[in-house]
Amino acid sequence: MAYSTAIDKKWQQKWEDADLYRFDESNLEKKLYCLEMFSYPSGANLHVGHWYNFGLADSWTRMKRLQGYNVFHPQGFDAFGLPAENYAIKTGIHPKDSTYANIATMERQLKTMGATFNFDYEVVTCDPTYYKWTQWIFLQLYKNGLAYRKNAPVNWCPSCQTVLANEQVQDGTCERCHAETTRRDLTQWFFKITNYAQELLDCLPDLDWPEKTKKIQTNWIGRSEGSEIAFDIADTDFSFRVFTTRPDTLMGVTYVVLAPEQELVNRIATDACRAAVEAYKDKVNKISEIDRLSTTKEKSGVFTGAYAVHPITGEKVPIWIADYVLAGYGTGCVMAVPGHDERDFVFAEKFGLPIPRVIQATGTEDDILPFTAYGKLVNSGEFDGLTSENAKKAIVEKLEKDNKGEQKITYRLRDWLVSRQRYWGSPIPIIHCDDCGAVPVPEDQLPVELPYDVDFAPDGESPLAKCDAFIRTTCPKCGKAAKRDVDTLDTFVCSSWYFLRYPNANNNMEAFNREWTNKMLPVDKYVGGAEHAAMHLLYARFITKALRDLGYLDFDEPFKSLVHQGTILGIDGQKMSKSKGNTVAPDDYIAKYGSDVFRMYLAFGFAYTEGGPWSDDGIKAIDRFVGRIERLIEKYKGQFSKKGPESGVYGEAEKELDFVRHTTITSVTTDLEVFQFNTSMARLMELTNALYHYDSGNTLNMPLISSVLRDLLLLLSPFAPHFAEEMWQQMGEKDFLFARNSSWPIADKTKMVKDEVEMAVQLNGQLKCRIVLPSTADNAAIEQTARNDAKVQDFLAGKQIVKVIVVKGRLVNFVVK
RNA sequence: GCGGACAUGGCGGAAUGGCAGACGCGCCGGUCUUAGGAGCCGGUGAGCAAUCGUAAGGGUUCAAGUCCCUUUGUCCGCACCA
Repeated sequence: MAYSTAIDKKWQQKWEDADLYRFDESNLEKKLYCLEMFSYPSGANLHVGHWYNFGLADSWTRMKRLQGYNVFHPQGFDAFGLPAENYAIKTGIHPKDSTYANIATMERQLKTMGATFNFDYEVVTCDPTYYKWTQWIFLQLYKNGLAYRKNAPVNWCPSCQTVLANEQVQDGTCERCHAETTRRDLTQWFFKITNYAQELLDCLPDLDWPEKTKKIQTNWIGRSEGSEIAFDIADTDFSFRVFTTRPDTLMGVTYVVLAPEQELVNRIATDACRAAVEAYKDKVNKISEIDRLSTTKEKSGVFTGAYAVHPITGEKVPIWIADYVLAGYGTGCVMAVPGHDERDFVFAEKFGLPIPRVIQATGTEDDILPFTAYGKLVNSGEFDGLTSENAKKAIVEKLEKDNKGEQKITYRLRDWLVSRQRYWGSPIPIIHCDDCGAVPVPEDQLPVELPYDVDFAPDGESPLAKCDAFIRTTCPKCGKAAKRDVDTLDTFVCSSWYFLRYPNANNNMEAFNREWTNKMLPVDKYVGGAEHAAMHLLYARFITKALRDLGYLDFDEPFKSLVHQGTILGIDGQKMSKSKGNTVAPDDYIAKYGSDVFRMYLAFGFAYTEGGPWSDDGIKAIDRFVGRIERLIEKYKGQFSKKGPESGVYGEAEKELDFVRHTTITSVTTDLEVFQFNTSMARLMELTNALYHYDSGNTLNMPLISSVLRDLLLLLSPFAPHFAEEMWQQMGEKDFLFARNSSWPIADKTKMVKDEVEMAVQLNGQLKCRIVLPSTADNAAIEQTARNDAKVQDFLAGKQIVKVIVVKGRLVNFVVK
């Protein structure tokens, strides 16, 4: 029977009946935890991206399985989140109903892929049996000071009607709906990810992750070394600190600037300036992030009327406020050195502030202001003549003595804002009591269940706030009437620990069992999109480290090894989207060609980490390839031999075919190991071509043909599991190809030695001709053979040989004059 | 503006510093056939040739797609970060 979806179904059923891919919990010696980023249960059907991610990661695990690994390969759903809620608002279908319906469909679809998923460990984040533990984790963080509530200016998406984490704002727009975000002062829940800024950086070098992703995290964390310097405010008891990376320019400070949102501003503004300060703050508050970005170059600000005291000279310098100083970075206050900082320079010029020079160029560089490079100090009193490097030390040392400054490291990373004003998420397990304040829900009362009947039309307030039955409760501490927290958790909280839950999916006593989890994790191979570099992947690392410090885990990093798949584009090279009408529906192709052909095309047609545009011609090519193998098997049906390949006639053709077989084993194994699916497939095509080539006279011995075909099927099986099983059976095998005692072929090095090799002969590195010689020849013999060659003698005639380079098995290079 | 990645036939894409273009598509030819849009076999970077060819220019090296510098272009990340 020719390969088709009927064959897919046949083997899926047989595998399921035999429970072939069950994870063996009793023996973790060769456990391998392979995980793909779980999917959001959106529309009905799996899209090409799912197949590309799940299907090919599955191919990798299938090789590992045949290599004897006990593979843990779970699946689940990141099921809370806005799309279901927005869909509900549009259609009236409750998020819970649509989500579970979608999950059912996707599960069915996932099964048609014929992957090795361990569905008996499935995790669904919107299920109370899951979010109970999300809430539990929240409480552990809260009880240990890693979750806190504060009023702060936060990012607000007016379209989604909720706050967003910094990571979810991209170019001043919402990462989900791309609406312009604004700022709002709100009391929100945060996780103290900044406590882990340094460790999150320190662990990066040892991770087997794409360098690009590590770089993104490094930049996002944004470590900056500098100093904090204290300034007193003249004629008051107030003082503030600035962060600077250039303490060497301290003597050039002519004013200081506070962020408009800085808390001191109201207290220090003089009566004369108060109105202007208020007006400016108002103005800044109103403009959106986008406008704030687009007005980048035009500096604005107002004088507060107050003065700060220079910590070394004691001079008074004016205190301004300006929106070029960010409240959330450093201390929200900067010392302005207009002579040596671009921004301060522009600002000082605009407002007529003095611009002295305190650093002189040492070399022949330009010496115009602002001069931002390092140099030698001038106009700096006792520090004159020092280099910038030395002055940094000297100035900070002096400040330290007076208790007015010290070295300081600042990070760009902010605490993670986790509360959301939306319905479809995990409730926050906190009760607000007038007397006792924020009180955690006792753990034995978890989960705080999300009520079903809620009016979730967004109006900027949490939908749960309108649900009396939910809010009203009693204080666990004092027993008086109290109110539940009405916000829900960012879905990234749910996804920041799901990899811990998988091995514990059926544990209803605890989120995860410490001992078991320490054995099952970290995840050995994690496969998913690069778009999560600064969000999910950072949050998951943080949660892992936090849980470790709270004593629940013994490892530092959740994902040892990470691979990002690329994106499959439409035929037009554009991102697939319904509105562009360029989507490729896997189902249509699978119905026509079968799931294995679909998967093999994805494997072969792209560099895995790059992706690229879909091509119908490409998939036809794979269909042809499958046919070629089918016809080979068909041709020899009934004649297959179980004998070793060495029995029977073993001539030149046999030897060469065997050579190709063993080199194919070698390269498919190494390429598949590192997710180079396209070259693995190319090698399999070569082996198939070789079978046709040497088989043309039909003189090959059957034991060899049979053995090579069996190896071909084994090597192909990760990409075409159903097809390989079917062919395996047609070859007369009784057990499954994927039987637990099957094994991945191992190359025989002795079969990979050729009697003769062809080598290139170069003249000054330029290819001139080729010579054939015994592969055992040593360098001297190789050189001699080359010299004796008639053609070589021709082009060497009349030239003086300066040097001869011999690279064994590759080339001889004559360096001549 | 800063930082990073990338640039190879008509196309998708291969090449531990060592014979560029594996493998596939497309195209051309052969074969089989009543027929071929099936199958099988062969050819296919450019050029009549010597030679020339990996975005452009320079450099290191016996040898560069690969390493270094400059430029251009594309993509990504960050962006008034003090």
